[in-house]
Amino acid sequence: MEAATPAIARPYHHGNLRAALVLAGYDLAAQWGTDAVTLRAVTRAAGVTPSAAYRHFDSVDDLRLAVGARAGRGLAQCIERHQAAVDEADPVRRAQALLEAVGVGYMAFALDQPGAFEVAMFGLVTMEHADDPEGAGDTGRTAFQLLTDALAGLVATGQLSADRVDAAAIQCWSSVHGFASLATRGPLRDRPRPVLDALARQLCADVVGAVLASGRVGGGG
Amino acid sequence: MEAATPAIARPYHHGNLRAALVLAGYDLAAQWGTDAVTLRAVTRAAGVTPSAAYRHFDSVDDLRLAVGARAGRGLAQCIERHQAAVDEADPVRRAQALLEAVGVGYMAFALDQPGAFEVAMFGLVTMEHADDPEGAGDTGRTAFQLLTDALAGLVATGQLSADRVDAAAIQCWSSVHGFASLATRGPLRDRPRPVLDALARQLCADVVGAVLASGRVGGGG
DNA sequence: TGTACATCAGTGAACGCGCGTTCACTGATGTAC
DNA sequence: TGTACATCAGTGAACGCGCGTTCACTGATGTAC
Repeated sequence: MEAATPAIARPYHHGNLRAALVLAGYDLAAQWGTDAVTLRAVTRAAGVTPSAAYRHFDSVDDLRLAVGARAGRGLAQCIERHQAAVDEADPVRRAQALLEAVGVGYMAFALDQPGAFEVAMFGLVTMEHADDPEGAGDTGRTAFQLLTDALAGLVATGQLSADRVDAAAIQCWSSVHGFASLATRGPLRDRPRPVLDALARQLCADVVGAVLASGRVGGGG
Repeated sequence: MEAATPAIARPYHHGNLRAALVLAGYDLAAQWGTDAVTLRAVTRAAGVTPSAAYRHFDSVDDLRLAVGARAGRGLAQCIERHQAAVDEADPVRRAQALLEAVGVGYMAFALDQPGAFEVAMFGLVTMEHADDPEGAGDTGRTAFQLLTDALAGLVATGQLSADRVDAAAIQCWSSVHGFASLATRGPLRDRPRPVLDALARQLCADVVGAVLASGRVGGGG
């Protein structure tokens, strides 16, 4: 990989080394997992000396955080793609489909790129990071924001009580994230991909159903 | 810690070094997290030379797996404790309470000992490991088996269709595991413990409710 | 348009660290006679 | 009951590795005049 384009003499000044390092870290995570994202590996992949990284990052933790944020963008984009594929005219069913797409997209990203998914989670050290614009997709919304947007859609269509939104967000995120963990790093990892896809879709449908059932306007948890 | 009992002259032969190393690994994980479980750290904690570990383990991965299994036991025991506290005579409500106790116990272990929880998950590399007797608690059942037992209880009391058991197991495990991840390593980690406890209990109640709702005998997903 | 120079963004060598693993070894144990 | 000896379970030194970080350095860039 790094020897793929050595013919072009790289200029002394890289141009945008910071972005190149973050991207290299993202690729390393996607291919080899979180542990592969070391300062030396990243600079190596970018064809640069280890110490060069210190012009752009305070420390390796700083770099890892940036890679995590970048991976968050990949996650958000994957959700956006799934949401964009929703064609449902009826507002009520459309709101449901958009929520389901959040879950399906989330899981698809985790299954397709387990390493990138893992490093994206690494970047989410606090709730503030869940809103970090660095992790926003093409619509400018982060993965977490896309989830709360979808829940807001349920509220707007009268399918969810506003005071249930927080609990519903946690319920959705927990289920989907938990399944993604079990399926990528956990005991379900050896299941064939089609089986995992089917389980994921079933789970998303179940969760949406549970949110609707427990969250009816006026209903209780 | 390791200097706490140096007065007693340790005999040349340890007696049960294997168990001591696994326990040391467990303690290290509980206190410092998974990454702290290195061969050298474990032997150091056991007051023994690094190479001594090779009398009992093929490699550090082998050791880590054993520590993971041991942590699984801690998890199962925590669930058992929560189940033992259930006093509910009515068979139907008892079955529900036992299932809820699985979730609450699982999350309690994760919140109380995040490092041990993490390493327990590390040990669950495939579904076979979920049934490994090494990870069984005092009742002889592993955490996963306690979950399926609880679901079987719902089936026995006519609250769950038998063909929904697998989906329900995944739904329960995903939700609970996901929340545990978000609350220990993820974006919810900075929430105060009482808040997390409340969210955990709410989530467990929601999940049990969802299982009952979607899994009524004759009902669909 | 040309030149001096400050600033920027890299290089390359070196550091100390903890790691997993190996090897020849030695002290302790237990068994056969 | 005592002794020779094989086996077991440790020691201790050494290895090479990749890591993060530092430092003095130098090549490239761009700005002031």
